[in-house]
Amino acid sequence: MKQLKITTWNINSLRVRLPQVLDWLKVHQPDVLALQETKVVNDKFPQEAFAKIGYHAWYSGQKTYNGVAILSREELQNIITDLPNLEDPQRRILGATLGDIRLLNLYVPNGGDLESEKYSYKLNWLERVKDYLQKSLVKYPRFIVLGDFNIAPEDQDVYDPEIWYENILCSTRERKALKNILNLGFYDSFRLFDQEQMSFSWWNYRQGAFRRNHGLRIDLILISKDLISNCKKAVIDKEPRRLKQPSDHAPMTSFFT
DNA sequence: ATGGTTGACGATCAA
Repeated sequence: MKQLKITTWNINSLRVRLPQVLDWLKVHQPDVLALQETKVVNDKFPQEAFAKIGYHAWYSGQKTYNGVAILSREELQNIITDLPNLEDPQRRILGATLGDIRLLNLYVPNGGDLESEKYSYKLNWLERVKDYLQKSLVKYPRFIVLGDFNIAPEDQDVYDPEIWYENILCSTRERKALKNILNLGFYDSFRLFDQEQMSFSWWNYRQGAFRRNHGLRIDLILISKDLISNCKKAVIDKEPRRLKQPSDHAPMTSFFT
């Protein structure tokens, strides 16, 4: 397998973060960058800016909220923006094929709080994604599901599990929904390697959370069993979070050979 | 005690 570097990054508005994304791409040159929360309609997607530095772009956006995109050095095929078993006006899904690898970029619903309709929407949405992946994995044994999952898989992915106990992003039912996806035969690539304690990918803008490393690891790259032997490294790059006007999320990258 | 931050948008809503 050719060397491959694949990144996920929730950039919380592509219009605001475009210069940072371009700078990051120039320095790190991943083969694929999956973006979430682009918050830009398709007509206004800045594809020329990416073309200039050698990236093709595919995107599924909407006004104000959500929106996903995939940037890639190589052409991608078989693009999908919706699942056949999930009708959803919210633009949260982008699937594509790179060579013999299938990619699914997800912006999983946040869920609001546990009593809200947003929470049941989140749980149902994850169930539909799981059903879709179960079928799709048969066709594409080399599969990468990546994005902002809005779920911290385990307590080790939370700076203070007691504060977050049964809170949104950490609750039992959503963790179970993620586990159901993993049980199809996916692996959290970050945990295939030794990592520092207290490694996170998201820090609230409030209360100096980043400075105090009060974060959660909710941005994930899941890989199917057939890709495990190819996966050599997985890292979260905290540098962009230190910049002025940062996204509240850091980019996460997995490396393959 | 309150509000604590950011973004889209143009009053609040979402995260």
